[in-house]
Amino acid sequence: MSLNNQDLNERSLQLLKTLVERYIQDGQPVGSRVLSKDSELNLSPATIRNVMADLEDLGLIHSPHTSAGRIPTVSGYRLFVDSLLTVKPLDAKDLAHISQGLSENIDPNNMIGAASRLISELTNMAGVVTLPKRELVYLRHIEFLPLSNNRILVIFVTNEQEVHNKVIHTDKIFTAAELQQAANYLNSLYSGHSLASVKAALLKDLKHDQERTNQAMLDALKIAKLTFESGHQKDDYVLSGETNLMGFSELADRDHLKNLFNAFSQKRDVIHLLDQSMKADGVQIFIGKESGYQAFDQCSLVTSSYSVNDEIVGVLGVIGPTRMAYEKIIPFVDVTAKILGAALNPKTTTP
Amino acid sequence: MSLNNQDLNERSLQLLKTLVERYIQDGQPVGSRVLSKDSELNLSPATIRNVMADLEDLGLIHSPHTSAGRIPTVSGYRLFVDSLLTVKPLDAKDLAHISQGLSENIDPNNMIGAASRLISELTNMAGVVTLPKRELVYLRHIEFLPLSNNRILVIFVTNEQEVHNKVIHTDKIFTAAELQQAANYLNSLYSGHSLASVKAALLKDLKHDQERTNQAMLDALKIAKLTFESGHQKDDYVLSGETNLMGFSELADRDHLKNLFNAFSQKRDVIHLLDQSMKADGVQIFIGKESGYQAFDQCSLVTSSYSVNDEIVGVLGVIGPTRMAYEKIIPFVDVTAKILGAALNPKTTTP
DNA sequence: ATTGGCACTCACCTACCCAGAGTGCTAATT
DNA sequence: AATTAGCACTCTGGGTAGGTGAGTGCCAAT
Repeated sequence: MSLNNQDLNERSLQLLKTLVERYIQDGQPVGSRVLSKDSELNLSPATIRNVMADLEDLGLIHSPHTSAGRIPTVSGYRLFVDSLLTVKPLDAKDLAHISQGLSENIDPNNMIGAASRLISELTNMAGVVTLPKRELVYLRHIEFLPLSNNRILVIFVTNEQEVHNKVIHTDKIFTAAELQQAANYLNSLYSGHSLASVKAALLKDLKHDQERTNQAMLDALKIAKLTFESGHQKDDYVLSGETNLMGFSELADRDHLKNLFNAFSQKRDVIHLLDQSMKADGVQIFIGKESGYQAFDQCSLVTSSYSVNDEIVGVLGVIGPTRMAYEKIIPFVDVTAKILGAALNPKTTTP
Repeated sequence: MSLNNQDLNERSLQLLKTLVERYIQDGQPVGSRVLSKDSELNLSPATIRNVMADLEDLGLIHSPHTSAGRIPTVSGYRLFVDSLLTVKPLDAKDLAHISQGLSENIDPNNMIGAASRLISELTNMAGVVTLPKRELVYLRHIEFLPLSNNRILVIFVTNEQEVHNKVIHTDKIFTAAELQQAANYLNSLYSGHSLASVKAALLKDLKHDQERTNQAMLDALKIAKLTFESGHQKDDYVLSGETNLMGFSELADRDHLKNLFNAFSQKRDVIHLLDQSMKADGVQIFIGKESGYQAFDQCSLVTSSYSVNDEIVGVLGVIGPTRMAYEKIIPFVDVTAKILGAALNPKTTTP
């Protein structure tokens, strides 16, 4: 499986490149004749056929049947994307659209949706954007309301104006006044801190102050611990333009579509995939089966993480057929991620 | 277009009924021979052919081509559903599933999602449930947080534990303390009242107390007015099992699916349709083109409004192909709506 | 090493036929 | 007068056959 330079000389790579480009362009298997004309190598079809046979042996291309041209395999795409691709700078008009679509808008929740829609509209494929990770986010305000049966409704605001809520269960029953007091205490203590540091501080405070703090404060800390301790971050994303995918003939058959849209509405697989791209920064690409999820067999996913204050907080990406114009999509995703990150940057700089 | 009894005697109706039933059962155009065997009328195919010709003249059935059987038209389905249908009582197992799925669950937002999923799973079609209308709902708690540039983040809780938030713009700049005071005032004034009555009271109070109230209270009322005055109720629904619809051959072609799923994600048309059924109580049915939306040409929609405290607060329904088992779906939707309404009933009765 | 030539394969399109299902009409039957 | 049997007719769908064009692999010539 290892590809060394002996197997792949300059010429073969050049031919693979034009083959992939050509196939992406018009979706037909590429034969030796077109390739001979398309490439600037001035080789006869016969020669090209020999090279193609080699490329096929290496698993980079294959033909759907004997008398058809060749189409790239996943490895072929991979090699193309990794080393052969000449990315085109982003279209100025698109750039304008993006920065316009992601600037005026103020509400960060709308912002994510706007980004997703923008991506799908400008690429004519599906756009996906994860909600910003909450750990990397500042606590602004917290509030408790009593419910029946030892349950408490927690409302907390992060990052200026993102509202979250959650129901927690406590051993003890608290009155509205007690909860009010607890909230005041916690607000004075933690408001303005990042959630991560709040969590850390909570653990420390609970441990250290076990004896010396008064009961009310201890209770407040315990409630806060319940609030932030687990599963509250349900990873989620906003998907747009899924229907664009129905237009691509390679995805059009019923079962494929059904699997794909099932995956979209169950969200789990998509989240896993996006989580993977969260780790790296820069653009990541999953081609066809590389994703490991059957539903995305015929799809490629081009993602980039986006950051606020130099911390990765989310991922955005394009989902489309494997045969997509990577040289345009890659810079597009890259730039959009950067603009989105900038747009989400809390305006703490304004005095 | 008017159908009187001269045109449609008992026998024709009986035949129409079995024809529709048969077509719903196996999706094939129904010919005179099968109909002759299927109906208990003991008529020869020839006779039946005559009757069918009449039914076709009346626009109740039509044949896709000369040598095929007949299939019901929209009017045919309509007549069938309105006067010929013999509804089957709901399957006991389904009933158990429904009441189980909609009882334990506590969080009302989850409840709507659960109902939607339940519907899609038990019918193998798409389920849709609107979120309960907010006007018919009680205000529990309100809270303001200042944002930059004269903007205020409003958080309010209705019905025990439903959290809503909204950003409003004010002329004047308020401090956090002022907002806290305003919230306290409003909570003491309106907590426990229905949103509708809060709105009414607000207008009245603003008018009457113009002079005699102090400035802080007036400000509080003004902020509240901004909060509740407009567009805050974005009608929304939870849709599940859309992918089930891809399985039906009558909806399977690409363009149809695309239109349909576009309509789902734009939501507008679906909301309009559901709004219509909101007005009546009991089960409502839109067959094929009756909906008036092209995307739903090949679909039927069976809906029922659901009520809390005898007030209609939302709608739930099944979206599927026109050829669906109405005799089962209708009672199913009916019962589910009732159970959902009961499950949403605020537990004010428990002391 | 490259190329022209050539036999071969395969998908795809068209034409065609045939069977089956179902119809409408007419004449016979009840 | 209503019902039915009979019959000619229509249309779909499946199956077969032939032809075309694109493309290949291989061999021998350059």
